[in-house]
Amino acid sequence: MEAKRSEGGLKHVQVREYVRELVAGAAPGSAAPSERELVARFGVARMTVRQALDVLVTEGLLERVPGRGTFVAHPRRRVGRLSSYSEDMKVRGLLPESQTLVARREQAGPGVARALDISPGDAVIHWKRLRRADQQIICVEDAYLNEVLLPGFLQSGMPTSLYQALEDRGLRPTWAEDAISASAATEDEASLLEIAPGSPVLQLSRRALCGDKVVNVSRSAFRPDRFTMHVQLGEPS
Amino acid sequence: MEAKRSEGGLKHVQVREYVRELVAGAAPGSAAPSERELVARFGVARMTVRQALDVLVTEGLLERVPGRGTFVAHPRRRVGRLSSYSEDMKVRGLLPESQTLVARREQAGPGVARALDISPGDAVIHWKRLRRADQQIICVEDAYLNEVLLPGFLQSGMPTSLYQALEDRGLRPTWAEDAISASAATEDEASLLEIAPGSPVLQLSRRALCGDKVVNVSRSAFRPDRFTMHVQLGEPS
DNA sequence: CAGTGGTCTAGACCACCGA
DNA sequence: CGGTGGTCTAGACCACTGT
Repeated sequence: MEAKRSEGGLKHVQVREYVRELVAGAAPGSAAPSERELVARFGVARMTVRQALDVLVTEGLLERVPGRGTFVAHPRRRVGRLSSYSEDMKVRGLLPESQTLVARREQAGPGVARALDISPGDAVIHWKRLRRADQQIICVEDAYLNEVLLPGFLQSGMPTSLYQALEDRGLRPTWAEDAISASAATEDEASLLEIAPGSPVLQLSRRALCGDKVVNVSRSAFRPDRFTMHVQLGEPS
Repeated sequence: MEAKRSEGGLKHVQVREYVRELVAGAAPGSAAPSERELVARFGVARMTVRQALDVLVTEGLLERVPGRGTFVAHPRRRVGRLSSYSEDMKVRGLLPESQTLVARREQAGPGVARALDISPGDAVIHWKRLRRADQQIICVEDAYLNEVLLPGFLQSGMPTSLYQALEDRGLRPTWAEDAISASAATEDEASLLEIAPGSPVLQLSRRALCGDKVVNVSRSAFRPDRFTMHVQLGEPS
């Protein structure tokens, strides 16, 4: 019984991850292993199993039904999860692609510096992309990344999904603050989006954080005829 | 040890509620009773105390700090609370007003019926308003309410804040599904918003629910020069 | 050092469910 | 009835924190 905090936990983590995998592809409503079954399988106390399952229940992955068992939870209304453009498009059944227009190291201007919570002049990565879904142009995005958090990012080849790349570095944003408005397309936006200058575009400014670190700020202009943003607010019932 | 499910729990509930009260008015960062202290006070096992505290930690009321103790949690970033236009404007320090353009009983069309989760032809309340903040025109909104849920709503005089009126009836929305886009102002929108036809407007379609009941669906067109929508997504860190 | 939370054990009785 | 989750006990050792 060597308890090591450095490994984040121990037995209950083993049990939890075992169940998590079992449950990953399972149909909602199907039965999860019973607590006593897991006790036997892992040779562990029931309180330990319960501790493992508690986490999954809190996450909304499992449901406990007294007297019957533990089951894969039915999909609940979830408060707006933070998803990336790529994930968003895949969920809609579209193929996300992006074409890099700019990818270079720059010095942060005052606005970007404030948003990234760094000092003006600090190094940032500026990544400008034209993004498509099923070949159709959807938006143009200017993203700025805190260079200090992402050493060698530009050298490692630009990924398709920014959030995936951040996740690989343990910096996947878990929180975003969005400002949403509309405006008339600038000349630049219009030509990139292949719409008439002055026609409406949906503007999204995002500040994405991982924990307390601002990893990414971006400003995107969407073609409103091809993109509607969906947001859920409030407490899941 | 009389375990009664009908009372919702037992000892751990006692402990939990005791701590909850203690913590209610306490300053963030101040110490909560230690686990062993609660064990002594309630003559209960430590696992029971932990079970009680687990709930409060999950709720975000308490924070555990290994080796130091349990503390009243610092106010956390909260996932976008559902606020009404009126509340939103007040938070920004502006005076919300609205001018009713239409307020009448109608039969639900197919789109409204589906959104309200009722049948086409069912009675709905249609309320169209021009909304201002500090006298400045901000948006025009078409709202539809499920008449069955709100008997006599039209007769009771139209309130300033729809959400307040719904709250008075115990139907304050706690969940909303928003679809956000941009479009060119129609003739009607343009003349009401006092902008040029064809200029960009921010479109917000909202489906507001209280529990499982859809109480209100609306479609608003905002002047983008005077309104930016702010949204927080993800898990509070 | 003493105190804290983190983890774990090996049992126990209860209420509830389905067969 | 046997199996399930819900609750609870009375201990235990660990890693970490502050003094």
